[in-house]
Amino acid sequence: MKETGVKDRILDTASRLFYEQGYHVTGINQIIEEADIARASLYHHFISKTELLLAYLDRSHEAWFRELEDFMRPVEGARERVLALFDHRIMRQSRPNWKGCNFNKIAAENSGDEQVLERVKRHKGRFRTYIRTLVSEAPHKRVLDDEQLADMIFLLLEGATVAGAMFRSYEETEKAKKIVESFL
Amino acid sequence: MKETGVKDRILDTASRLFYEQGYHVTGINQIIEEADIARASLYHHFISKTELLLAYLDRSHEAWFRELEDFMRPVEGARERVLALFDHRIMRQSRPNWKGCNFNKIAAENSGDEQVLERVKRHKGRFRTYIRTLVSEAPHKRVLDDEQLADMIFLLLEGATVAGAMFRSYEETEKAKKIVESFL
DNA sequence: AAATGAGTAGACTAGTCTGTCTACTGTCGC
DNA sequence: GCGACAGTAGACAGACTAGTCTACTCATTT
Repeated sequence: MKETGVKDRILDTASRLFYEQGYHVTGINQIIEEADIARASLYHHFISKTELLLAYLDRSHEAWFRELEDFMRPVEGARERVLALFDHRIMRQSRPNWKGCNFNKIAAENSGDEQVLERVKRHKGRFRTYIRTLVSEAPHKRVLDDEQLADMIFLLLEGATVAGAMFRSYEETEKAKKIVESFL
Repeated sequence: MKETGVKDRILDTASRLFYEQGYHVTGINQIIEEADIARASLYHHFISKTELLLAYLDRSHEAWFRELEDFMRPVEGARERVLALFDHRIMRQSRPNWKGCNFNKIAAENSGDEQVLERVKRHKGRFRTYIRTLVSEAPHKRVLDDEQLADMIFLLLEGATVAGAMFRSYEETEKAKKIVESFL
């Protein structure tokens, strides 16, 4: 009797290793050993390592937005909701095993695979849209228009995530939050 | 009679491949073949592949700031000099083979090597300092203080570079420039 | 003339990589 | 009972990995 299904165990292990170590340095051998499954079982569920990567990205995408929406649900007030975007990131970055954005990491390692790039773009695009709707509901000092403010928030968050991963801290995100606060 | 020295040819080729394809997917065999040198020559000049990576980072660091300073030299006026930071990036991103920031790409692929991380941090730290001095000379609407404005510019540039690499465009950097223009 | 060092070609070690395949076991539905 | 299916272990193929080493050439310096 297994606690979790084989397919889940493969995807869990691969996800962890792809994120912690990187895609290319993670070999099939390591995945099957740490997931404690047979080699043929992996290739039964996923036709190739690339397919496993795509499954990882798809699942991360869903999980990421589910977590964001869970975080945002109790937050009230348009201004507070915009600022909560930063708190959400700070919460993620506070986790001891946080190592940067899953999608940025894979995108940086990726050389040419359009299917991979497409998923990264979809993820970032959807988040950009999410910011845009929050901004349109929030009142702000109109030194920038809605579109520009949304761009600014998106770019600040993206920058703070990259810098945060490098310096292993979330203070960049806190700085970004204070900057945006000046305009709300 | 060789046009260029062997060591330069190794470093040129490795740099190109590390940047275009990524570090881990680039093998020693490909480097020696494309640089058209003997295997032993590579290990004569660089004791390991890691050492070659560090040499690539060091040379990129120097070249990057040399290029930035060349770009900034003719720019006059404190306000113009701040904005030129964005123009410099746009120029770089306009190049057909631009694929993102060398340092961010290597950092994303890196899993644990402190020497690599240290070089990336040094590069980003020095640029952050460079921005800070430009900002301190420039007059601006004091909705943010100097320190915050420098942070904002740094994070916007970082975000625009990552997003630009993903969407293969420099419009994010142009947007970032317009945003900053509103505060000068 | 001898020595040094930069360069060459390529064999070699010892291991890793992804992916395929065979042969087997246990469980479930019919 | 029997077939289908999810799972196991592990051999295997073929290619690639970083790095070492030998044996050689050529040019410059001492």
